[in-house]
Amino acid sequence: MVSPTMSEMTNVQENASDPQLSTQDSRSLASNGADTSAPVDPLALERQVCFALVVAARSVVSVYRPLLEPMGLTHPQYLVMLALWEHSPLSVREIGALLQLDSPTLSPLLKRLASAGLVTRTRSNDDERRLIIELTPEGRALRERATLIPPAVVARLGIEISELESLRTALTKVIKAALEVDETPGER
Amino acid sequence: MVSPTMSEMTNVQENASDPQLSTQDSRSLASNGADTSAPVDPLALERQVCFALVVAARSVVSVYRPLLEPMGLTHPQYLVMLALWEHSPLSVREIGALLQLDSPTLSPLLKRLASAGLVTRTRSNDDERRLIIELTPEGRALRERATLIPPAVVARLGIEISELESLRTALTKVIKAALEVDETPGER
DNA sequence: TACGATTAAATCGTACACTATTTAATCGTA
DNA sequence: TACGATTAAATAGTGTACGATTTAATCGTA
Repeated sequence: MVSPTMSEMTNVQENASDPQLSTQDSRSLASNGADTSAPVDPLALERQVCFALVVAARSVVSVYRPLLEPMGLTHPQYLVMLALWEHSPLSVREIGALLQLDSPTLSPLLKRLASAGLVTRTRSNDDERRLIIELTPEGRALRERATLIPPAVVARLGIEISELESLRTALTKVIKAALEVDETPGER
Repeated sequence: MVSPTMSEMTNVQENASDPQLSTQDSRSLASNGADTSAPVDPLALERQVCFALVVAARSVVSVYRPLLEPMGLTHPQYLVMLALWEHSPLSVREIGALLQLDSPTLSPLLKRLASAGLVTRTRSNDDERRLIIELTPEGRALRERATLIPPAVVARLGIEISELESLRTALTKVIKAALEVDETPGER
């Protein structure tokens, strides 16, 4: 019994005694003509977009957790390993570009991976500013066990691959749009 | 220049034009023909599902951030306020059920909202274990400013409402599936 | 009705994530 | 070629998340 799933919420929101409970003043920004059938609360509506995104991310990560834990990895660490399994040695900056993470997040994370013996951290000779992250043999070997994870997650979720694919496509579009937003400091 | 967008990655990973958004490298998960060598990297493929979810959540939250900051709210705090604006007084447990968060996360967050003067924290008379969170007049008043947020976010993202709707539907399905997974301790 | 089990919050410890700042190396150009 | 600007990591501080444990109140039932 992990989540009571709102069952006990019913009594709370049933008797919506609260007078100014939504829906009245919210109509004001809807340019409504005669149609009153849309007393849509923009705040309740909106919650679905960002809220669903955040909760979905947390929920799916929690599906990974028990699978990653025996490998000694957190989910962010797993993502870093995925990047490294694909592109052998990478600088911190490059990992950050791939994963959309920055140095304050990656620095301690990479130190943990290093002390777990999965990667090495070496300054570049070319450019002493750059820290080169490279897989150790152990780190490389871990890849084999990791290949079992994706099918296990898909199986547990019980959602069609095709559906996941189209979800990913939609998410990619959102990511692109969101990144463009904060790359545009000029507006507003 | 927020994200250097991989320009220096090109030497590392060939001509993958835009790795962080790559939709095409997950080319065939279809079992194609007689070739059993299946060149599809399940790890690269997989990264798209969870990875896209996590990055999308972070990216969209970062669109909210500059809008919420003048209101003095973080995004999780905004979600709690949304719950409260809808259902006047709630216990910590009820907020947690609505937002899929637990006490270790909510306790300090609610103390911050209280010290910001937006909510009150009172033990229930019915059941001294329950902590009742209630909006203050200031907390209630903040709702008006909050109504401007959703349209601003949608406008900035520049994505059709209908598209966001169907995304939300897909996400809800994923959330449901993921929650059912960790409600099922029996299997495996 | 007493007492073990359950429940609601809080607390502790660890690990991200983000803003702002700092440090050190490299670059551009006068 | 010297020197200010830029860049790559790291650090400091705040705020979630989550597992595990603790504390206090309530419940169930013998």
